[in-house]
Amino acid sequence: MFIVIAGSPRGSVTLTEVDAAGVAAAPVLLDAAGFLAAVASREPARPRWVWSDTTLWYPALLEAGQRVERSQDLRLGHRVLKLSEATRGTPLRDAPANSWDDAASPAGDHANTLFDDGASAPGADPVAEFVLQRQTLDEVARSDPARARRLTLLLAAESCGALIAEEMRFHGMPWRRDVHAAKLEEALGPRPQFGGRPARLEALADQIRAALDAPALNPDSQPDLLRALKRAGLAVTGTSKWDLRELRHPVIEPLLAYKKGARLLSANGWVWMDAWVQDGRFHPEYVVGGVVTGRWATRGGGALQLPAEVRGAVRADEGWSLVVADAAQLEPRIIAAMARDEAMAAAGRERDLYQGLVDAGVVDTRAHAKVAMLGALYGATSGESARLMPRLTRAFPRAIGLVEAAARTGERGEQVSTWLGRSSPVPGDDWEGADAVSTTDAAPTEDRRARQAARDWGRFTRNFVAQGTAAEWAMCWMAGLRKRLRLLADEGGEPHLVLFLHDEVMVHTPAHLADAVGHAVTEAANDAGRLLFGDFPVDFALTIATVSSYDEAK
DNA sequence: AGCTTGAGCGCC
DNA sequence: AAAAGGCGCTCAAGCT
Repeated sequence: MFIVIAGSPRGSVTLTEVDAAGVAAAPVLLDAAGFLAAVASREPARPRWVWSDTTLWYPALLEAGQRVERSQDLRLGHRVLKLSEATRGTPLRDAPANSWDDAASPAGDHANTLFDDGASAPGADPVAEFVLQRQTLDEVARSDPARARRLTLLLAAESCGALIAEEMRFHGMPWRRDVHAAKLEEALGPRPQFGGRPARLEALADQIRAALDAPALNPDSQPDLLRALKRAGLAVTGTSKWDLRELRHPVIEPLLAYKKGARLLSANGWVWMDAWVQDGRFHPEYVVGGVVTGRWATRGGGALQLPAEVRGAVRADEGWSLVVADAAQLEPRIIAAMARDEAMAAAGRERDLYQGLVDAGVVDTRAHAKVAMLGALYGATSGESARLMPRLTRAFPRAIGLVEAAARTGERGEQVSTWLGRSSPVPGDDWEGADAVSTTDAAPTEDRRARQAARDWGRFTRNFVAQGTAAEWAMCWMAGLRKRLRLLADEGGEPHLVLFLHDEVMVHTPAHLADAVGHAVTEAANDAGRLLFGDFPVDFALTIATVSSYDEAK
């Protein structure tokens, strides 16, 4: 059963029950309090709550202490269906551009203004959009039922991801300000009272100025720094630590130390801590499906880029533990399953797929296995990685064939799709790849540029199918885990997800439940594999650590 | 004054 | 050791 929610979460709300056939009952009009009461009373029947945008509706429920188990996010669904190859010729695809298209655009910034007054925005009626999405899926099912099932799964998984993202933001990740502050003081010196450069950084800046004989140098200014380095006789073209590391000069050591400290200060310094950590919790803003491939992004806080340096500040509460689980070599396992490549799946039967490649005699060392596999996934064109490719192709023709085919498709300027049906964008109007290459009268330089553009786009589509399908697996994994964690709750508390990092999850749990959580994480991974790939015998191996501090994992 | 761009570096 | 796919975020510089 579906209940479509329209209106505004803190104003007036209409609930419209829609049955599986898409027939809507009479809408019920409620005020904000009535809305909360209605959700509370209907939730035990496990309806699927349908709303325009989870980020708009769910926070109000969470603040009222109300979780929901299942939902349908129309904004996320619209974006998938609008761009999917599978929906060509369907009514949703052919509909004139409307506010759902705007809201579904990658920026997503306009979502709030668009939906604040919900149904009153032209063409934004969620009941109509929900029915249209159902019709679209039905139409896909008529020609390809399996394709429609996968798209339906994708919409459900992403909707659940959106619930999880809001729940993680609401609860936050346990974060010890004192540990973080101690780390900052150790690395940078005491917090400057009125902003400005901390003492240890300033001392390093002085060393740099002395070594370069440039008393007024601001090491934060890339052009100034580059000029000063050249004046000191160093042959450099940039100021990255990559370039600098090769050089021998008294300035290099303090300069590298300065860059490291400046990075820590600006990305995760005191200002960051004040902005993002409250009451011992870091509240990240995830953007579900924020990346074209379907991976998540963040908006502020940088939860997906927490540097190793500060992970020690993530500490379980007293009497609680952190269970950190990481899917090992996820993308190779994904392409093995997509291509139904028995040989690669067998190599992944080892806990370490790279070691499995060595044991199978494909390559001689684990390092070679890793670099070869990354080359296959990213489209290496040179170096060790490219040299090892033929061995992989011989050993795993199906899996490698799948990513090669995705690359060729992209080079022609065509779309590729993930396992569940998210399609890659079509190249922009200024893309000159395939067409320009095929014209014989193109100037040589244009021709070269066109070929380069085609190859670049091919590397993107090659990676898209693996990265995007891995993201789908990960959302199914998390959705299953979320459900299992609920069942583990007891009087000691309830374990809950606190971090998601592409192929890694963290659960904050009462310590006595840590083993059960580890079991749940494993079972959820197995479930996700079966949900996507049925009985194809591919293992999704996990590395699981129960720790009190994030920096103890791995 | 406010916006975009590029360099740089952190993550998977 | 480097390279290849996807990002976010910050700063300074360059632009309007």
